[in-house]
Amino acid sequence: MIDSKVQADSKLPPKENFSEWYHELLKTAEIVDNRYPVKGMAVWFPFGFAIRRNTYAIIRELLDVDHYETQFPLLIPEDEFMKEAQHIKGFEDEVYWVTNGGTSPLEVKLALRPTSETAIYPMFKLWIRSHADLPLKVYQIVNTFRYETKHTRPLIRLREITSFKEAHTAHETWEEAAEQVEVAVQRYSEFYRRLAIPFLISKRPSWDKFPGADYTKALDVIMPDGRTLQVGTAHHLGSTFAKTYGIAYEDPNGEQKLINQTCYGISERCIAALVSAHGDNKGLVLPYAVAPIQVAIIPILLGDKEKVLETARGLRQKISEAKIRVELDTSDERPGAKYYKWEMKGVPLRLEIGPKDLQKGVVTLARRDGIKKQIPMDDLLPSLVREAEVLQESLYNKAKAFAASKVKEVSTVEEAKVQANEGVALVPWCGSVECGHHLEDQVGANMLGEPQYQEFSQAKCAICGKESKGRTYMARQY
RNA sequence: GGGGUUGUAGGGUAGCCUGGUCCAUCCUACAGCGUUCGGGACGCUGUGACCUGAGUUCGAAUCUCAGCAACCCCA
Repeated sequence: MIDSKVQADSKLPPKENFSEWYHELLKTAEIVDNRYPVKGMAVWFPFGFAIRRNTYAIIRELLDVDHYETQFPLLIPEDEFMKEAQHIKGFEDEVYWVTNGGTSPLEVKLALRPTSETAIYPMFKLWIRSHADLPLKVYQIVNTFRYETKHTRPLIRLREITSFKEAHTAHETWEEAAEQVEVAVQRYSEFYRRLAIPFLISKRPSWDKFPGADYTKALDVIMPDGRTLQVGTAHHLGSTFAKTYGIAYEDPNGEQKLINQTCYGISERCIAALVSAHGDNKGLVLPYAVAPIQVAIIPILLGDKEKVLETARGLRQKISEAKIRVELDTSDERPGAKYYKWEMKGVPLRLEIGPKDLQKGVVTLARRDGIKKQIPMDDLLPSLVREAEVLQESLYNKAKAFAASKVKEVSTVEEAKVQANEGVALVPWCGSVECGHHLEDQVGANMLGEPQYQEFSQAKCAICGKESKGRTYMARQY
């Protein structure tokens, strides 16, 4: 009874009803506002933007070690865009075109980048002359446009992707590029670890790789409803684009050779994963590192109100000086209403300070995972740091337990069908394209591809029965 | 790619079937004032809406068509 009352009072639908919960949360927690009147384009609320900024700061930190951040133009001339046949084939139905300048038609149409290979590589041709220019590693964080014909979803399937982090690298050999793909996968893995989000790494089947790539490795996150969300990809481009755009370097022997390339990307889908992985029926739950407000202070204005307020202000000052993002909520609401509000916003740590605390020389601390305790006033800062770490652990463990519960090994098409309806099925697959297509058709789910960095025992392919150590993940995908 | 549902204040809704009683109901939110404050306070006063366009009609939130947008299911 008590639970049902809480539920009724809550502004969110239960998380079990994932789709509804997700849409409502994005709005109520002020992440993105989907009411902008163009299909598939949303507005970042300031609060959501702060989450995005803090999250992308982690990506920048991880890449800035050996990449340069850069920026290329949004518009790509038709002739450059149309050079690489495989690439065009993958994108031509989704490209927005600028055809007019004011009232006059353009002589050369301009594409709004759906991704930036064709903007960047003509410049790579100019930048790269010799082996001394290699490896070249750059990235940019930009908006990209795709005329999605399928159903759009905020942060997940957009016509304007507002925060596409795309990295592009150039190398002397195919092997070096392959190593770079591994580096990319590692950096992305670290990124999601910092967000306490578990993920799967797969090598995409040949029919689902990036248009123009030799192969694609991808990270997928399992959403609360068991469907998977692709949240990071890394592509080995070989020399396909180098050939098309004539990107060559002079090797130490004076010979002209084509470069080998990679590209890898992450978009605001990482925010969708973040929200979905940790959020609960009370709202957002944010990892400490990316929370726009890390600590909220709620004064309990009873008794000597001035003294309570004064102490609360002192706390804010002290915490703020320790470079912690803190907010003192002095708004004219009851404390309970403030608790709910900041819980909705996913604030990791909340401090309550009232007359009783003053008397005992303590502060009441409530962690977003539900733990509430009193801590001595003079141990405040170390306690905050400690509790933030414990919270991070607890978020990660909870998310990992959920993810583990959603992946199951199966051996037959029938079992795969059942499991793919619940989550991710790990299916024996001989690796042939033909069996792959049969699997997708018969299971009624998509193939994510071969799990990476894992060894499996011999098993019979679910289609042809051939013995191999091959496996593939299968799931319903967003 | 196919099918379905829906659009009424910032959010959620009633009214629509059967056109007039609707200068549009209720809840919430918001603003001002006062009383309050250890898990969603209360009183008073106020603010705010029929998606866009065309059509039918004496008359459209309501009926028709188109557009735009949102959501759900299947492939």
